[in-house]
Formats: sequence, C-alpha cells, structure tokens
Amino acid sequence: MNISELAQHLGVAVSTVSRVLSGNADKYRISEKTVQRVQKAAEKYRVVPDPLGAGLRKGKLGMIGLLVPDITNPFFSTLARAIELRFRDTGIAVQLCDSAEDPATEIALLNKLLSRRLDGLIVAPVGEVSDELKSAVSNSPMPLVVLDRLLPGVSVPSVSIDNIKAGKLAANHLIESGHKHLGCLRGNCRAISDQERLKGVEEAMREAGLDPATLSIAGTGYTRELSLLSATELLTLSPRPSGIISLSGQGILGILEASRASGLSIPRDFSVIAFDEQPWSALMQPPITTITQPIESMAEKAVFLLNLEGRAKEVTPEVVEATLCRRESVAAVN
Amino acid sequence: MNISELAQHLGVAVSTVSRVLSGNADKYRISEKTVQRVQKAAEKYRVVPDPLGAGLRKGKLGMIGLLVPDITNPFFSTLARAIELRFRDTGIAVQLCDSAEDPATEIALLNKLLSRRLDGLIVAPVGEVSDELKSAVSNSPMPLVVLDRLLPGVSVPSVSIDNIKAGKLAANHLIESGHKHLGCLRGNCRAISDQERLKGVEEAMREAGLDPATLSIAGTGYTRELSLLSATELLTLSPRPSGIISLSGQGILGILEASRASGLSIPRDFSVIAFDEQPWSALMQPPITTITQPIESMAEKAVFLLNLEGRAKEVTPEVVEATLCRRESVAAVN
DNA sequence: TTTACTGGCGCAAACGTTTGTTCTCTTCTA
DNA sequence: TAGAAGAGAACAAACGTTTGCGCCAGTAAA
Repeated sequence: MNISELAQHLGVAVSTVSRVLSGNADKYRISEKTVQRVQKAAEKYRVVPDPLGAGLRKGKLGMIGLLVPDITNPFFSTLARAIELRFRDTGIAVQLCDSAEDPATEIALLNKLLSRRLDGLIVAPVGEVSDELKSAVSNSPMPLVVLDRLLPGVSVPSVSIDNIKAGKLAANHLIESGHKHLGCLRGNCRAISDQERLKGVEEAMREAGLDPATLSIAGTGYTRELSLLSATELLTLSPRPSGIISLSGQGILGILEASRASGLSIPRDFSVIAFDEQPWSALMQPPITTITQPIESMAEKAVFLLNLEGRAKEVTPEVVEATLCRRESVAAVN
Repeated sequence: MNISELAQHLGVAVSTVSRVLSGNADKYRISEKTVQRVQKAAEKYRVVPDPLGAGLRKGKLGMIGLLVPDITNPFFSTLARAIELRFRDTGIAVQLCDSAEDPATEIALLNKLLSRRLDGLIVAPVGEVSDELKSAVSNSPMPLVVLDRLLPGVSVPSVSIDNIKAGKLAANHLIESGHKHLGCLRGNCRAISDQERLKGVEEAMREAGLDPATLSIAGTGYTRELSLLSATELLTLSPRPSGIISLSGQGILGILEASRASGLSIPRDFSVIAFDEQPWSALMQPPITTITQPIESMAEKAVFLLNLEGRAKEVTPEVVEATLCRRESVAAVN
C-alpha cells in the first residue's frame, strides 16, 4: 500500500499523509488529531513513502555511493563499515562498488555511479590516474570526496594520511634499529600513495646519511602470486636487505610466505614493517610491526567533507596521522 | 541533460529517444537514421536515462540489496565481491548493508531494504531467529534468498553448507588423529549454523565411541575480546582439550592469542581446526587447518536462486560442499 | 454585522521515465 | 484514382512522491 491509497482509505489528501509521514506536519500546520490518525494507520498497514517517488520529486535518493578498490582488503572493509555506520542514523543508504583494483572497471563503475541520482559519492581510487578519471571526478554533479589514494592535480575534497611522512616513519624505525640495507615491497607502483611512501623512505635514508640507491625495490600488484614472487625476489638478493617495508597491506602476506619458503626467520634473518594494521598483525609469529592508519577518523572526516548539509565545500586536503605500532618483527642490529 | 531535453534538442519525441536508448528501437520501428542520430547525440552530451524515472515507471530500480552480518569478516567480504561481480554485467547494482552481528540492527535494515523498490534481496542473517525476522523474510515483496546462516521454519530459497556434516568433518579429522578430548569455541550460540556444527561434532564423537559429554564448550560472540576470553577459558581447563575446533572464522584469532598468552604451542600442546579459510590461514605459525566453504559457488547459486528472470522459485534449500584443508595445526597423538 | 486573520487541509503541478495507443505520411494495390 | 496497408514517430497516461498555493471555515477585531 502506498501513501495515496492510505490517504484514500483515511479520506484525507495525499499531501496530508505525505507531510505527516515525512515529519513536516507542523511546518504545514496539520492538526495533532490528524497526525495521530495518519501515523496510526501508517503503522498498522506498514506504509512507508516509496523512496523512488520521493527521490524523483526531491531529486535525491537518500543514498550515497562508495567505490573501493577491494572490499576484501581489511582496510577497506573496515572503512566501509565505519562509513555506513555514520550514515545509518541519517537514513542514508550506502551503495557499495568494488573496482577490483582495476582502473578500467573503476572508470566504468564511477560513471555508472555518477549517472545515478545519488546524494554523494566517496571514492577510494585504485590509484592510477587517467584523464578520464580526473575529469569524471572533477565534473561530478554530486558532492564527492576522494579517500586514501589521492588524485594529484584534481581539486576535490579528500582525506588521507601523509604518505611521505608515513614512509619516513617506517624507514626511520628501521634505521634507528640499526638497519642500513633497506628493501621495499611495493603494491601498485602507479599509485601516488605508493610512490609517496617510497619517496618518504628514500628521504629518511638521505637524512640518515644512507644512499637511497642502496634501497632494494620490488613488486607491483596486489595479488597473492605477485607479492609472493616479488617478496622472493627481495629475499634472495645478496646481500639480502636486513629491513624490509611492505608498502601495502597485502604485501606482508607475500613476504611471510616467501620467508617461510626460503627457510628464513623473522626478525633473526631480516626485520619487517607492514603498512596497514590487520586483525592478525599481532598474532603472527612474530607479531608484525605496522604503520596504522586511523580508519575511524578517516571515515568521520570523509563523511564530514561529503557535506550533505550543503555547507561550503572544503577543497583543502584533509590529512590524518598514521602511527607506528611497534611489535617484534623489527629487531635491533649491531 | 535528461532525455526529454535531448529529444527537444533533436526535434523528436521523448518516447523516441527513450526507445532508442533502452534498446527497443526495432521493437517500435524506429528508422535506422533516427536511431543513429539519437545515439550520436546521446553520446555527445553524455545523456543516460535517469534510473529514478525509469525505476519509478518500471517499478524496478535495477538494484539488489545485500545484507551481511559483518563485512569485515573475510568470508562475507569475499562473498560480497563475488556477488557484486556476478551482477555487474547485467547492469544491476548492489546495495550493501552491514548489520554488525546485531539482531535489532538486522531487523531495522531488513525493513528498510524491503521498503525500497529493489529487484531482489540477498540476506546473510546474523543467525538469531525472531518472529519479526521470520515474517519479514517470508513476506518479502521481492525475490529474496537467504545465505549461510539459515532461518529454520521459513520457506524461502537458501544456500549454505551442511553444517552438521561440516562439524563432523572437523571432529572426525581430530578423532582420526587420535584426539579424544575435544573442545569447541562457539561463535554466536543462538545461530543455527553454530548449533548444527556443534551437533555435528557431537555426532562424530558418538559414532567414534566418545562420550559427547566430555566435549568442552566455550564462547559466545564474535568480538576479539569475547573470543580471547572464551579461548582462554578453554585452554586453562584441566585437563586441557587436545583438539579444539573454532566454530567461527574469527574465533581462531582468539585461540591463537590465548595460546600465545598461555605460552602454549600449536600443535605440540593442542591441535586446532578453524571454520572458514582466511587469507592468512596458511601463513600462521603453524599453518591452520580449516574447514573451507566454497564461496564462489555459494555466490553463484545465490544469484541463480534470486532468479531475476522470473522463473519459478526454488524453495528447496541449496546445499554446497565444505571441504577440509589439512595443514599443520593438527598433529597426531598416540 | 462586516472585515481580517489564521489554522487546517486539499489541489495540482512537477520530477524523468516507459509504453500502449493514435496519428500522419508514403507507397502499393486494385 | 481511391483505398488500404504499413512504416515511422508523436501523444499522453501512468509510476509515487513533494510542495507552493489556494480554499474554506471559524474566530477575533472593528
């Protein structure tokens, strides 16, 4: 039953029912008695205004879009949950899309989302910037905020950590522990975040008087197979880097697998730091030292920037703080 | 620009543009020339029929709902991705909701989803059945399929593993390895799946001549803290169970943490099997033996049952096969 | 008793499609 | 040459809301 049928049943106008059910009763001076009558009936027959009709009329659907590169990655699933939670009370639904770390899929999904009548869009890009992506993002007809892996050269509200700083944080921890020969396992080398983390590592080395040219770098791609391959590459180098940084959250799994396959032991044979805290980080043998991103606060800021109340748009990138979580996967060397 | 503006711009009727853009050109005998002209212009001005208007008219929105208990759980995030992927080509979007393992939230979200004009709904329930949940599910105005944790007594298409059989599978592996004193860490003890897995374990014990009364059981709830607590409880029993089964995917993390805290070593001090394969299962020290659910095939069957083409509804529960993945967390005892 | 005001509610347009029906041309046949 | 047939496209109703405006009755002020 829809509200016009309900109105007919009650012998009142559709508009009256609409006003009552959307909470605008007093704004339009509907008598308390009528309000009660309508509410009772609406409850009884379980009638709720159809979001489609309302959406069409209001030009909004009460729904935002969330595009992530990989919902399977704990970082993004935690983020997704945090974001959805924040919208729950406001009655706004979240439509999730997963671009599977593929730029082409990303563009296609983004365009589809942009053509839907959403209230806003939160995009965590794959990280590879194309002109098409840039123009799609910057010409968005709806509020849009970019999360995590930023799009350089696009003026749009965003929130992420300072990846250079985070890279330095990781490198410095290794350097302070006495490591001189560092290695990096990259995730997606076309992503700015990855590049910046790497840059941070190199800067830290320079500042510590180490030659960035001695940094061993491997890896491209997030799949299990690729990271295993690249990690093996890194571990079979001679001399083997004594301190390794996984620039992505999944990379560490490849490193662990490769380490095991090579019969190496952490942190005896090498130390390791991984980006992104995972549920199992502390439970590995040894517990893994991580660079932790403040997911809750990222979600909060993203939602704030999305700015559904219509306040002025912030285009200053919002930066949140990454922290080092020290565990036993990093050992001091002489 | 919407299609009526485009129509005006081209000097044709809206209906003509609509028919061209929705691929019904020949069905309504639109001349090839007009088709070309409309398509060209639509492409040029990037005009796509508004899903809201279309949805309102057609009574469908081209979107299904997916309700999961915890998107942070790898099992569900993998499932979500698999499902979304299968709908991608058909142009159907997936709206994700996370009930956070909370029955009340689940009801609220379910009702909200049911009142939206969706093409279908896939529900992976928290597992606690209430009359309200039952009636909401069975009175669904749209195609609906239940996934994973079933709702007994509700006649609705469903897909899951045979949890009793899976429980037996786990228990038998331990029993065959010589374990006589078993323990179970439950997830949500009100969920049928949990109860059935437990029943399977007990049956296996009985069949092997073991007294089910000797089975040690602990645990309720999926949070980190709760599973740590319950796992500790299990491990400090005396005598300590020599073979432990985590009935839920997250439980194993609690067991590992408790084991570490108690200075115990797996599988020297006790053996362990966990439900649900996780990305890190094979990378733990020792690699964890798991009961693996065929996620891809569950997604496939769920989508098939959702049956958007309007074929007859299957109400026979679809059962898929769980498998044992043997690793080193189970050792043979004398 | 008239005028002015206001509380309470209904009317109808608009949002952007889709689709059954109707209208207008051509062109072909008798 | 008249009529029919059919191709091509326009018309208009419907989908279910929201919302500006206007109507009516009752009350208070003059």
